[in-house]
Formats: sequence, structure tokens, C-alpha cells
Amino acid sequence: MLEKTYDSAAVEPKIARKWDEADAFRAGANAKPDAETFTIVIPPPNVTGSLHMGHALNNTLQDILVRFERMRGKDVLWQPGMDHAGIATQMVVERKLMEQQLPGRREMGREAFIDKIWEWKEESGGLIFNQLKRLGASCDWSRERFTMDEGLSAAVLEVFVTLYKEGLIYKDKRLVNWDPKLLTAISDMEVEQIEVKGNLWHLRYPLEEGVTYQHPVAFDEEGKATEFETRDYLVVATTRPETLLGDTGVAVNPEDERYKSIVGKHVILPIVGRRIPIVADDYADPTAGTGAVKMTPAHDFNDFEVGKRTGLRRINILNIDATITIKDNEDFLEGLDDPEALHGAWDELEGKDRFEARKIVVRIMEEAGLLDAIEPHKHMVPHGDRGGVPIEPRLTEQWWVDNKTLAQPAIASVREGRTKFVPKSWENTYFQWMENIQPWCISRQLWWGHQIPAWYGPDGQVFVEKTEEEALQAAIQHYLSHEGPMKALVEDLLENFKPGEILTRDEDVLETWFSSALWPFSTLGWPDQTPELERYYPTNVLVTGFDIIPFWVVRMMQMGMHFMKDADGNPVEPFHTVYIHALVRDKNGQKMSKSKGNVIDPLELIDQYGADATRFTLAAMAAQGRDIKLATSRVEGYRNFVTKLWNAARFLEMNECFRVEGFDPKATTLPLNRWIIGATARGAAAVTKGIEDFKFNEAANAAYDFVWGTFCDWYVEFAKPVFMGENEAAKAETRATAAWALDQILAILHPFMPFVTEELWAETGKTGPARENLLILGQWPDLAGLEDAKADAELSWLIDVISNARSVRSEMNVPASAKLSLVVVGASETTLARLVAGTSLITRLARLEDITPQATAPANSAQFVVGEATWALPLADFIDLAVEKARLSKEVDKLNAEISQIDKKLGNEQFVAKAPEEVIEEQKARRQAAVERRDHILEALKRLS
RNA sequence: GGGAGUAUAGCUCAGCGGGAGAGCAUUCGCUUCACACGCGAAGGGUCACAAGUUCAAUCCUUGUUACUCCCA
Repeated sequence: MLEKTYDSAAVEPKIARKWDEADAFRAGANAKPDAETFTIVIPPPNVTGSLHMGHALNNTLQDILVRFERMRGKDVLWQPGMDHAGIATQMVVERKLMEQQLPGRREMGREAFIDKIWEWKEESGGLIFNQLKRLGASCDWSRERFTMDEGLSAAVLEVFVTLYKEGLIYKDKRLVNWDPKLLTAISDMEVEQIEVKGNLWHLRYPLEEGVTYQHPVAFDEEGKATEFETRDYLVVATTRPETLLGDTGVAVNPEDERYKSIVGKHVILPIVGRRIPIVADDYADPTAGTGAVKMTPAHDFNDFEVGKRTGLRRINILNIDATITIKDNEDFLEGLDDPEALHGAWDELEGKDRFEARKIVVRIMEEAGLLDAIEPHKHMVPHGDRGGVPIEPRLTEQWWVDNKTLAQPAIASVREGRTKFVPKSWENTYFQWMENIQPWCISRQLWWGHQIPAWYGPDGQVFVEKTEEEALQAAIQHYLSHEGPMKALVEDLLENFKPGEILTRDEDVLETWFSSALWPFSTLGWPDQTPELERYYPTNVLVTGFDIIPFWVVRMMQMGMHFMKDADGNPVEPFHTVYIHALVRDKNGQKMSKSKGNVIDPLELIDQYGADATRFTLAAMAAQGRDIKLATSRVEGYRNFVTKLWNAARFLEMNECFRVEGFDPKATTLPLNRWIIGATARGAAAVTKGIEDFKFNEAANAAYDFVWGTFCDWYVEFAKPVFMGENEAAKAETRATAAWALDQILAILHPFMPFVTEELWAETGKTGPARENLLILGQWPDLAGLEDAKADAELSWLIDVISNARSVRSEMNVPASAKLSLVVVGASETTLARLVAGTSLITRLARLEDITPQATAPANSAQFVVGEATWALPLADFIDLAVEKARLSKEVDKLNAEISQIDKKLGNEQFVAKAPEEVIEEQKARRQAAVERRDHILEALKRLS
């Protein structure tokens, strides 16, 4: 006997163990012979990660697809794995060392630190997998991969070396986003623009000796200058005054009348004393600030470009940690004549943090009378998304991927429909991103990650090979074949060769996304040509959030199409469908974040409501193209659904609805059973279509409506009198049908609610023929051809009569306990025939005494119309004539409104001429039905007065 | 500044060129022999605003307003 309520906390671990013991998640489990494959690679969570709502949604949707296809008999692989998460992991372990007051990473050195990270990974990494298992994710855990494991590292080496030799990876000195906290370059995508309240400081830059210009100070109504003053200085506006130290020019717009006369002249840079030119460039916006912009080409992306166009010097004035370096900075000192007078200021600034230096620069300028104005200013400041501090553009040598070249096949694939986004609107975003793609900076000044396979010779010559051995061979060959001092040096070194003497390895590692870009094929064994690679690549669908389209999706497409080729050498996409799901927000539509305190922890939901309710909620709310605003009341509602299902099964169990060997739904005879069988088929088809179309909400709602609204609310109620009756044949058929229908229900709900359905599958398996398999390895219902229109019509008539009778009772305030007689007037043969079998059901569900056909309705009756017949409830004791009249009149009004609306349409010649025939017919039919119904009610009304 | 999206019941959201829907919430009634995490019933919407296309617009087009997101 089943318990009264379902105890998810007790059942879930038990079911998880069963799946595990049956090896049910293994690739190919339940596959039919010659089955097609269905492959999904999991978006690898960070090794440092823990489950949040986004993961819960992402993995629920994948698991629904995977369980669905597994039940359909496909050869399913859901490939799990984790990402080594370079910066994040390094930060976690560094923090841990600090907490334990152990030596920092620099003290312990690279090798020891990396060992520490591996240690940490073994102990506390991958927590998220246990959490995913609690959610029910049926990944093939035996195939778990890690972006730093041996095989994936081999894939990284192969890709890096190949792309380098093809010229698609190169080293370049450019401005990069530099994180002064983490001391590494980061990619554009890791930069977050955050609005900051700052100031716009207006600074005076004196023009060099003898130079002046006329600056407008008053204007007429049309904005024309009417008065000028003679100035021997320029005013520039800046949000970062400390960068003044690295200024090498001032830019004005070539069309700007104010400054035309001084283009090509010079200013003397305050504090520094450098003579720097005034240049003309379109970048300067005459309407912004003062129209004159200070240029710091080594510390600003725009200035860098302007500087390139106008030939300005680049002077770096910041250390890697964004402290000021000028005193021993050759770059800075070059070109300065006699700076002694300024040494005081330099001493003060040297070594100061950039924000400290900002204050000092402002103070010095103010003291010198060169601070014109301070204007409060809100602006966007780029921040590193990991370190959380403002980034500094910094001129460094880094490794780059030629993204533009790799993007072309990936763009074509989407254009030509070989890769589809669902919903399609994301394709726009994709194109927008791909067509403006920038070179991708892949080197990071970190220790945790794939170290770049590049070695440098004594003269800095670079050798990129998969191993040091190969690099050394390449180096020797290179040096010995070129005459010159290097040849002698290398020959000499080779005499007493010690490793490391000729070559030194590049210290940098690759950014995390580089290895995840290879995920769809590296996890299958590439670069080895494994059977898995052959069988499961390309994958079928990628399920992910839109926020990582540029980080991950496009890069997988680029790499996949570059490295994976079919027999004819054509690129093979890593997947053909990209399903982009929503962001999970809180119930007010706010992004969940720790700082706002509005985070809903999926594990707490699972604890409180169960994994099934949590999953079902996410699926039911996953409408395409819309964010999910999650309220726990919804989860509670679906928890109730789980209980409802449980109790329906419990009811069937109590009534001995056991499965029958060889039950054939087509052979049933009772309309009740033929109807529920057809309805089950429709329900299953709707769920199937929903999942196939990635409309998870439609699938979930179809299942919910059918199970609760049809099976529980009507079928089970109809079955009760049968179970309590004397007709043994009817009882047997209904029991068998009910058991069959529950089996189908468990199957169609399984992808959404795997635990409770698996548990009920086991419980219901205790009677009747033995189950062949766990439900996870069961069969997806394919029930086409089981519908019976006659049974459907009969049952919907029954439901109609009962609903109407209930409604009238309720509206007339008839006490629930009162049992009434129902009179049917004007009943056709069909109705009378239906009543033979239906009377017991109607009386039971509408709480009636009996039903009798009569020629006329009794006086003081409440009446309703179903089909051709009028039904009357004699309510002598309860009826309030006025209330009943009002109720019927209201319905007449409604029908009249509908009729006149249709008449208006049908009276319109244009409509009759142009509308399709079936639309006109439909309107006529609707009018007919409304008129008949109205007339019946009018008659009923007449009888009342 | 550029781009995208959204606007439908109190809330959260489906839907759709031809009859306005669900869940939750609300109200009323119910110890109806699975389930109160339940059963039955009810109320509630100018489908943001304006114009256009159409025989017909909540739906298509354009504009406006508001909100959200992405990029700069």
C-alpha cells in the first residue's frame, strides 16, 4: 500500500541508486539495434562551481531531452565534464592558502602551487556533479572529462600547434585589457562595463611659449561666437587625470573652428614638462567636453588608435599592478630636458596606486592654478569580471587567435541553415557578434591552465611544438642552418647540453575558453580517431544560456568546423541545433545575485519540494524567448501535482487496478475506457511534439492538463461507480484500462519527473506481469490510432451535463448535501440512450437523486441546456425566482451579443465575397448553435414567469 | 549612441488573422468512501497607446510610451 503522501527525500536517493546499479545512464543504454545516436555535451560547469538556478534549468532541459530520446530507443550519450576555470580556480586556491596562513603561490613556486590546485580539485572540486545527480541528471558519469586531463590537454596542444603553423595563432604586441589585481591579460568578453559616479576634471595645458589662440566665450542666439578671449592654454577634460603622466599629444577635431589655428603647435605637459603636439583627428568630438582630448596612447584603446594615425609616442607609466612608474622609466624620461624642478612631484607620485596618484595629480594641478573645473560625471568603467577592479589597457605581447578567419565557415553554417538557433531570433545576435569579431587574446599570465607550447631560443626566436623535445629539434635545426653568432652559441651549448639551456618555455597559459572550444570533439577522444568520436560526433543539440554564445558557442563552431571534416573534407559542425534558454530571475524579474539576497538555491527547492517538482517547474516555465521569473509558489503548485499523481496511483492500487498481461487498448468496449485511451494518446502526442519542438512548457502543460484535468478529474471519478458496481466484466476492463493508462502517464511524465515516476513504476510492478525494465529504460508511448470519436462525443456530453448541473446548483446556492431530481425535457433518442449508461455517473458526480425524462419542465426549476435537451432541476425549496431569471437572462444576453456579432459579419458583402468558405461555414454553424441555445433558454425563462 | 526583446486577468505567463486562455492568488460552498499538497463553483481583461494594411487585427506594418537586456 502506498503512503498517503509522496516522500521525495526518502525516495530520491533510493531511485538514484537503482539507476546507478542498472548502469542506466551509460551511453547506448536502452538503444534499439541500429539506433540513431543522440548526443549532447554538457556545458561544462566550473570545477569551483556549485549548482545555481541557471544550471538547474540548463540541465533539467538537457535531461528531459536525453531521457525522452533514450526511451525512444536512440543511442544516447550525454557527455559530462568540468572546466578547469583558470582564474577562478587559481583565486580559490590562493584564498585558501591565505586562510590557512600557508605560503602564497609566489613563495611556493609554480610547480608546487599547481600540485596544490590538483590536491584541492581532488578534495573539493566538482561538488556540482553531486548536485546535478540530485537533480536527476542522467549523464554518462563514467565518461566524465576535465579540460585539464591528459586527453583534453593533448587536444589543446594539437589545436594550438596546428593553428600556429597555419598562421591562425600569432604573437602580437597590442593594447590588452589588463587586470591589475589578477596581473593578467583578459579578453574583451571578460570585461564588464559598470556605471561609476566619477568626475570629469577640466585641466589646463599651457601652450608653448609665444603661442596663443582666440577662444569663444559669448554666443548669439544662433550659437555663433560673438566674443573671444585670447588664451595661452588649452583645456582638456578627463576622467583619469593620472594618465596625464603618459600623455603624448592633444587631439582636436579638424573641423573645429576654435582650434584650427593651433593644430600642429605644442603644449607643455604640466608636472612632466614634455612638449607634446596638438593633432587633428576625427575622434575628437567638438560637442563633448571642451572638444580637446588628451592623448595617452599606451593606456587607452581610442588614444592608441589616434596615436597610430597621428604618429604619437606611447609611454607606459604604470607597473603591472597599476602603480606609477616614472623615475626610472626610460620611456618616460626620454625626451625630457631639464626636469629637476619637477622632481618633487615625481617623487611623490612614484610607486603610488593609480587612484592615489589621481588625487595627487589633481591636487598639484589645482595648486598650480591649472584645474579649471570639476564636473560630476557618470560613466561606464571597464571592470574585470573576475577580479572586480577597473581594468587598465596595457601594451603587452600576447598570443592571439585570428578569429575573423575562423569565423567565416561558422557564419556560413548558420546562414545556410546547417546550424539552427532555437529560438531563431538569436541568429541575429550571432551574426552581429560574428561579423564584428575581433582577434581573440588567449594568453593569460596565470599558472593554472594549459601552458602555451612555445619555447624561446637565446635570441628570442620562438618555436611552437607539442613537446619540448620537438621544439628543441626545431631550434637546433633552425640555428645550425643560419650562419652567425647564434650558430656558434648553440653549437657550444650543445657540447655540454643541459635541458633548459637553449630553450625557455613561455610562462603563460591559455585562457579557459580555449579548451572548452574543443569540448564537442575533445571529450570524445580527439585527436585520436576513437570509435566514440566516429559514432557520437557531431552532437545533436547544444542547450545553453545566451550569455555564453560569444564565449563558447561560436568558438566551438569555429574550432569544430576547422578541425572536424567529413570524408569529402567538408567541415562538420559540432551540433546542428543550438537551443538557447532563458535566464532565471527572481519573482520580480531581478537578476539573482548574492548581493541582492534574492538567490533561490535549487538544492533548497529540492530539499523542500523534491527534485521532480523543481524540474517540472523549470520545464513548465521555459517558454522560448522569455526569461523565467521564478516564484516558489509555482514550485509548490507542481509539488502538489506530484502528490496528485501519487494519490491517483494510490487510488488505483486500492481498487485493484493491476496491469494485465497482453492488454490491448483497441479491444476495450466501454466508451469510458475507449475515451480515456484516446485521450491518453492525444496527451502523449502533445507531449512528444512539445519536446521535439523544444517547447518544454507546452509539453509540461499538456502532461499536467491531461493527468490532472482529464485522468484524475474525470476518468477516475467515472471509474468509481464501476469499481463499486456489480458488473464484473466492466470492472475488469476498467481496472485493466486504468492500469494501462497509468503506465502511459508514468512514461510521458518520466522525462520531467523521473523520481516519482520511477518509484511508482516499481510499485505498480509488484502486481501483474513482471516489469522488464526500469522506467528510465522503458518505452516512450506511441499511441497513434487509438482515438474513438463516438466515445469522445459521449463522454464530452456526459461531462457537459455534469458541469452544467454542478454549476446551476452552486449558483442557486443549493446546499451540497441536498440530493435533487433532474428532469430532462425534449431528449432525443441518442440522449435517452446515453442516459441508460450515464445516469449513475451523472447522479453521482452532480449529487442527484435520479434523472427522469418528462414532457415539460416542472415549475420552479432551474434550467440549463445541453445539446437539444433542456435539463431542469426542481428547486421548490431553494429557488429564488429572481436569481434564476437573472442568471438565464444574463446568458441570453451573452448569446444575443454573439449572434448579432456574427450577423454583422455575415451581413457584410465583402466578408461573404472574400472570406474562405470554411470560415463562413464555421460562422454560420456557430450562429445556428447560439440561436438554438438561446431559444431553449428563452423557453426556460418563459416557464419561470 | 547602436541593436534586440517585452507590454494580454491582482501576480506569473501561454496563445493567435475569424469564438479572449492557464497556473497561482481572490470569493463562495464542501469531513463526496485517492488526495485539504484536496473537491466543486464563481468573479476578474479597451489584449500599452495611436495610425495603417485587411472582408476581418489582441495577432501583420509603422509610430509613440514604458520596462528589460546586449553592445559602445
